[in-house]
Amino acid sequence: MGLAKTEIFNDQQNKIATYAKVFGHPARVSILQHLFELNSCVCGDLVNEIGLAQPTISQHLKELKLLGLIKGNVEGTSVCYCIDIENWTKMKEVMFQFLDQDITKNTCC
Amino acid sequence: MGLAKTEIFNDQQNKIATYAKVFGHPARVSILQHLFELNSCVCGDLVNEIGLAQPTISQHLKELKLLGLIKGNVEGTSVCYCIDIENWTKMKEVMFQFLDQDITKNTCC
DNA sequence: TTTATTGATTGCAATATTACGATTAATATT
DNA sequence: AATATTAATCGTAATATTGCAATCAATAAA
Repeated sequence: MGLAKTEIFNDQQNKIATYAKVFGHPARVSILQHLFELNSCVCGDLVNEIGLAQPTISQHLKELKLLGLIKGNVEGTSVCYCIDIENWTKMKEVMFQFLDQDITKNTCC
Repeated sequence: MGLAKTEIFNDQQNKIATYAKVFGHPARVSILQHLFELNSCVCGDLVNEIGLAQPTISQHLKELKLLGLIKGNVEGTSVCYCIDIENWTKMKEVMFQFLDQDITKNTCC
């Protein structure tokens, strides 16, 4: 019914899925790439560069912030968003462990 | 309106998002972990172990297969699913490049 | 203080996703 | 041939997601 039965999965599986889900939209991928490149960390600049409406970008930023992957610094009327290095590193460990499973065992088909 | 404006993003960004999206559900994470462990590669066994209805598991398997991350071998009335090693490796390269961006530049906030 | 500027929030329409009962298709078994 | 087993497909209900116009809140500039 549109919602995942998270209760039947373990914490690790749910965490992987939650991280992956936030990367599952090209706008959020694009935002994160911009933040890594430091081309534009201000919301308004991201709106101009990406080409989605301001409320839409703001919403995507909110989701990234909610997961802790980015943080926002208010500077006057604008807000500067940046990668949260510590949380990004934690996320990377979780995702790497999942993506980098031993593939050599796989001999059945 | 419920659909992503993929046309305003580049191929790499859309590819990352597409891969991530398929990992964005704990059932698919769980299925992949099972296939890596080779605990159960037959659809019916996955149904028993994961605890979702057969049509639901079948649907998730279909999505994984569509992306090429798994392949299915028919064995009598049952179907044995396995990781597609070649495609999994390709996916890993794309995702690693995205997740492993140089974080040291990040000094603005 | 009045008026920009910037970004968050609200509300809504369109579409996508998740889950499963019922059914169907294909192969095995009897 | 008739029946059982297995997995795919169809149809549908419930919920989530995406995108944006309109509005609001907060600060800056005049």
